[in-house]
Amino acid sequence: MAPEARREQLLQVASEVFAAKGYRMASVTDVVEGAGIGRGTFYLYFDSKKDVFLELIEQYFSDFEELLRDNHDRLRDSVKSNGDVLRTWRDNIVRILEYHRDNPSLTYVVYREALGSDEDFSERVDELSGVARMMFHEQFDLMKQHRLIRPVGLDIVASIVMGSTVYVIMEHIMKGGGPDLQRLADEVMEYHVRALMPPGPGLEAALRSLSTKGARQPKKAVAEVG
Amino acid sequence: MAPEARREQLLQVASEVFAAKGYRMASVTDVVEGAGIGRGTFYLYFDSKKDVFLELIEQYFSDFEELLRDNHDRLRDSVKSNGDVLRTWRDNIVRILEYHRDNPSLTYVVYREALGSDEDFSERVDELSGVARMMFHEQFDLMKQHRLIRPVGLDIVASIVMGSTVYVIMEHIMKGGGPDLQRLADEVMEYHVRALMPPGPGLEAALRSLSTKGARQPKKAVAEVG
Amino acid sequence: MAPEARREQLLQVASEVFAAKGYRMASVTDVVEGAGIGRGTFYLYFDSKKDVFLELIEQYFSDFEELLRDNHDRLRDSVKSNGDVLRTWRDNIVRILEYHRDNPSLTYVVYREALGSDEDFSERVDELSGVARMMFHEQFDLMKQHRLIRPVGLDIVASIVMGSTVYVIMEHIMKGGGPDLQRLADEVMEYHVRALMPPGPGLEAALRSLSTKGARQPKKAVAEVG
Amino acid sequence: MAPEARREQLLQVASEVFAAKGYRMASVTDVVEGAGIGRGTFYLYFDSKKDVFLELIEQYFSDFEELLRDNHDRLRDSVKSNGDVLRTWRDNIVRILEYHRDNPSLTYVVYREALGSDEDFSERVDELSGVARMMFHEQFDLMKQHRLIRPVGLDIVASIVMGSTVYVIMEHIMKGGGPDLQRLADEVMEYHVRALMPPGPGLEAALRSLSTKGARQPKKAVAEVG
DNA sequence: TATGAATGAGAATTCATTCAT
DNA sequence: GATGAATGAATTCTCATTCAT
Repeated sequence: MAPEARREQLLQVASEVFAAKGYRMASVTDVVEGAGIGRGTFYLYFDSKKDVFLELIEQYFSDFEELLRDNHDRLRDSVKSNGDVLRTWRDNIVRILEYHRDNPSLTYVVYREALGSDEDFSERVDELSGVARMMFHEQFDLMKQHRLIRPVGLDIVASIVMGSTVYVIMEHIMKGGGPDLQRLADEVMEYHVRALMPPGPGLEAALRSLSTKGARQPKKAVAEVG
Repeated sequence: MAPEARREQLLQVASEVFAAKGYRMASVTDVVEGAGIGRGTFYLYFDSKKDVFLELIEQYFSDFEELLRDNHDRLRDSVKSNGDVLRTWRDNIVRILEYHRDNPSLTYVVYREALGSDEDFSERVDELSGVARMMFHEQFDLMKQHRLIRPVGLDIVASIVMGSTVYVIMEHIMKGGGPDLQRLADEVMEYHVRALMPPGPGLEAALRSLSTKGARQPKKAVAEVG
Repeated sequence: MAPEARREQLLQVASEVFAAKGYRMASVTDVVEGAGIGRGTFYLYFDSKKDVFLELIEQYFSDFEELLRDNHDRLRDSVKSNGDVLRTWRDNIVRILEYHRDNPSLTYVVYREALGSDEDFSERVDELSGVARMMFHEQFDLMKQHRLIRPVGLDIVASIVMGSTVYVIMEHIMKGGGPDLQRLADEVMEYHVRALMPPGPGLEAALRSLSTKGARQPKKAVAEVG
Repeated sequence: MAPEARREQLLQVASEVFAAKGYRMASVTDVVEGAGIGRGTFYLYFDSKKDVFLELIEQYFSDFEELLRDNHDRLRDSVKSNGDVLRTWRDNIVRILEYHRDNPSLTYVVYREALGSDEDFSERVDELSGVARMMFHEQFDLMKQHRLIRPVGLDIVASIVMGSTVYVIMEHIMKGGGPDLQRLADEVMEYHVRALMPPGPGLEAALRSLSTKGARQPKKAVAEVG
């Protein structure tokens, strides 16, 4: 088999094996048996077990980082050109959900395995997590400057958005089988829009536009709180 | 040393060791040296390394579950007696943040180490996470029934609230050293209140009452969105 | 509790524990828990776990050796006084079977546990086994000299008699629940008598006398062998 | 080294080590040092120390069972074809003695170490002992049906034959260095033949034929008993 | 006389990695 | 390029025995 193909095969097999058994429980033997090659062959393509795993994480994060950067650019352009920021925002959310729906093994491996398994992995996850955080930070900062969202503590909002996104992905995309991504995006979107947009006609219009995209309709405001 | 005290000491030392080196890298030797006892003594109190770890997870979740149940009772009472629900809600958030601030090693161990290290750990964490999720679910359901929050998909809201809480705790309590818990609570509170309460005089009053508690004051709503 | 009584109790408990779990699998903890005392107390009465076991073996062998010596004296007297040697012989067999029937735990412990467990134990078993062998040796030698049995290789006969006895005890007394000791003795006796006595009227009379004691009656001799 | 050869070597070394030091005292290190390999290599071929031991027991019994089955077939053919049953019988005894002479370590391990060392070992030995017992049972049953031996209780005879055989092997083959197997077989044979064959010309002929094969000659019957 | 918490030497086992073929 | 037998450092766990109380 051609070296490049062999390498790809091994990465593929490894991601499945790691997703199925966990990084720690999975052995190099599992990988080479899954690939139908000898034990030594593995080491012709990778320096170590850790190496494959890092490469898998890297692959996930480089793709994801590109996606986030793309999202960022779209939003910035939309804001700066006075475009339909809400629609862009929502599209970005959908794109994130889709990426994870389409890469279940990698997603599972990164969120379940990468943190506690090894210092190098956590470091890498933290590092790339920091990149994501910075991008959210910048996005919200831009929107804040343009008064599209109310003044908020960006650090905390970034944490809230990231945490909620990760949990929604793990719970409703990984576990939920084949969820309705649009509806999911609507719910998430509405949550953050209400939380972040200043009240007023702008928010109301935003919510109206969301509800016409197929989201469940909150008929009318109801009670007062003591 | 009295058995009960020794046991407590070992749990304490173990949580620190696991937090510092990770479950896999930490050896029983690390724990017993940290406790200043012989290797065999460890096994008088725990069946295995895995056993201590599971016990730490159980301890975290049993304490946390109690806290959540307590929070739940307070909120329910507040809702049913037409009390100051917002204040109770905020107090509950503060209580959750405080608990994690006061148990840093345990928190770190549960959220960074428990998932990827061992199948049994993940299983237990998932199981106990489910309990926590159910409690949030119930709380929001109650508030929804009393029209204190708008109609929302409880599953998704539970994911959003849990995820954001975990990330806020990990980022702003674990890493942030000694953060201003009140301010943190205010920010988080405002985020969820805006996201969940129906707009109207109730929400406005709520936000006013929050802002008098020391939170940064978002003076007035500003721009319109696209 | 009085020291002497405590010691007896511990020996008793130990023999049961060793018979139930085996010397290796049984722990000192099992013994002290069975006796309802503290761990340290055990060591006030015995130097070590091995020590109790050796003492138990010793007890078995000293009793058994006394029995064998007694058997030996009876047989010698019987032979020298021209008494009913056959009856004495048979009584001796019965006495051996009875002793083992009445000391099941000790028997079990000695034959199942003592050989492979420890060098010191095997040594002791071999030593005392040697004593038994010598006594059988002497007995058969005496009977041979008095022409009560045919000329045989005493070493081999001793092995045959000892081995068959041990296996009969393990299989038909230990496992067989409550066997008919008399019938067992008759069968064994007839086997050895036929094997050892010279053919002729003496043997025939011997067999007749055996068959009147309740043994199954081999009616008549039957076929010829090629 | 080829896997199959390595495996054989390890079984061989293990049987020697276990015979020399005993199962409990022998360590895996002893085995691998004896084989001149690394510690981990052992575990490429066996799951555990216990595993090798069980395999040794299995090997002994599977070889021995085959031998017994072969013996059984020869005897059955001899009986049914009116052949020289006595010669076959004696050959069978010789074969059993030879097998044990040629596998001293294995024999020692099975009979000295297997019973007390581990519950699983005892269980397996008992189970396989039962098979051997059954084969003896069948052989004597066949001879009984053909009136070649007198009517006897087959269970007890099986115990007697097995016990005496084991003790003869342990004492005269294991300990005796290089004994005269033929002479040993003659003695044992004569013992059982006298014990089992009905008196009469058949027995006398049998004994005559035995004595011409080199056995010591008991010239004539002598005294009377009691 | 009694206790039971503490000990620690010693054994089995794992698995990522190497290297001679 | 490919192999897979061999490695051995590192780790967990056991339990008879001790000794301060």
